[in-house]
Amino acid sequence: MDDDLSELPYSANRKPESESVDVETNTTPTSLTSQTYERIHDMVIRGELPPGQKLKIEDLRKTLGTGASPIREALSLLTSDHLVERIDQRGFRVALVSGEAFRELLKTRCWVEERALRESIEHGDAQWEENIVLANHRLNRTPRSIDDHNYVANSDWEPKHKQFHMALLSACGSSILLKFCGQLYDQNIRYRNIAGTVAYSKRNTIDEHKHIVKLALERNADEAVKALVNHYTRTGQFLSKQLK
Amino acid sequence: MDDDLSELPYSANRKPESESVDVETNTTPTSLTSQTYERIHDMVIRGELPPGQKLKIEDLRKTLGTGASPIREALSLLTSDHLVERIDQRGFRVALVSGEAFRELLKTRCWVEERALRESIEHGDAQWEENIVLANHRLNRTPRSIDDHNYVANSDWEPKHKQFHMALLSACGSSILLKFCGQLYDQNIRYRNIAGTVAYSKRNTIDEHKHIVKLALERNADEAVKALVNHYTRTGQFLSKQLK
DNA sequence: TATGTCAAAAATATCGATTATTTTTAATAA
DNA sequence: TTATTAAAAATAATCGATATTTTTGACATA
Repeated sequence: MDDDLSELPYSANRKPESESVDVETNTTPTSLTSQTYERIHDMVIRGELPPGQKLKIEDLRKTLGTGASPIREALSLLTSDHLVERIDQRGFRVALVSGEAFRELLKTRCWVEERALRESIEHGDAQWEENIVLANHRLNRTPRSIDDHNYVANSDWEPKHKQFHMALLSACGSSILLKFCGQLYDQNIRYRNIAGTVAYSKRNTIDEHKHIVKLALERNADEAVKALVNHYTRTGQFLSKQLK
Repeated sequence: MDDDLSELPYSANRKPESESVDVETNTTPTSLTSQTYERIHDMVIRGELPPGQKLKIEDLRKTLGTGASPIREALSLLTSDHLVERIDQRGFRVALVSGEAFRELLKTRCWVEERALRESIEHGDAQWEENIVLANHRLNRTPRSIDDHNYVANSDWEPKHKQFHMALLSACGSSILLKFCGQLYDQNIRYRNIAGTVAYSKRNTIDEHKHIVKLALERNADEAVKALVNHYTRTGQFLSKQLK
């Protein structure tokens, strides 16, 4: 009657990883719910769906071409990511933004990532070091803008940037904390995308990243944390102004 | 066409607070999804649903007397709480437990609550102090066991204990962090309930709580953190042994 | 005995339709 | 005008049924 499936992989909820499509039947092995989650997640992060926007099931149904169930499940999941808000009996809407909420987010990120980075620096092994170097290299080889003169966001850049920052924290020894950091990161990206990236994109983040890498590999925790927090605070202050 | 509802309250997802029932129609204003979430949440926390247990929609449908949609939405939410795991196309099951996962949880809790407590101590006002004293008083007036000789858990105790610990952290200035702490707390309770509470319930937690309160109100952050972390580590070590 | 194949059974995921609730509209009275 | 209220419309929540996928177990093969 009640069996267990103890041989299953750790976390199967996210990312189709290789987007492997079944050649015969042309169907993806991931559930529609997961796909829908990814799509709405990206739309919110990118700012395509503005804060406060009502998310009507019927509209999403038409736009995404699915039934109500996958959409409702996806929206439920996004609620936990603080990207969507739910009001019982009144449906879903895109999470609101405010200067205050942003400053709270930034503060929290600094607190949590400080801990994660310190632990990573204390416990990271050779593999951890290599991952950081590699992630940084890949990030630097990806231009932030497609056009050299006018800023046109390169969609490849964002995931690599996240990868780099997560690599720094990845040896902290707590997958729960790591996942939390990822959520906070995503929320932060949304603010960046909403405010408009142009102005501060001129700042040389490459050097800042390089500096953080150097300090992390030297196992200089205090300075590495200082550099990381500065990195966040600097972009943060700019954003905070934009938000009044 | 697309309107906004900017006048809505901050967070409406959780708890009916006063369990207000519409007198006329005898229906609660909360959605079935929310109620279902609460119910399964409690069943998992209490250990009534054992780790690894397959959560078949059909079974839950019969047990809870609802359709599939509210159940699937509730399970989706519980996935984000790390109380339920989802494997695409293979359904849901109660999250697994392990000694290693528990130690990771405990560690993370100490890291995060340290920060939250320090911030609270730095910024807490008179109201914060009063809330702590009050929560502690209410906790102490609630016996942990209904029977004085044989341990029979008093279901009133658990929520008051949580309330007390959350009160300590409540002035940290980050609702995101506070919510995260709440999630970690719930996960911890599950471990406590699974392992069986009897043996270490003899320890005098009342004195430990009293000590923490004293230090917090004295604004002695270092010692308060030390006491809190000790409080967690002591019960933690016991649990960790139980889990192999 | 071990391994592979295949069909039947079970369970999950999804859809379309129904019901309940909220919001809007518009008519009426103060 | 401004409130109040009742009807209508819109939308959310939920259910029952269908399609898809996974699992099970019997049978054949090495």
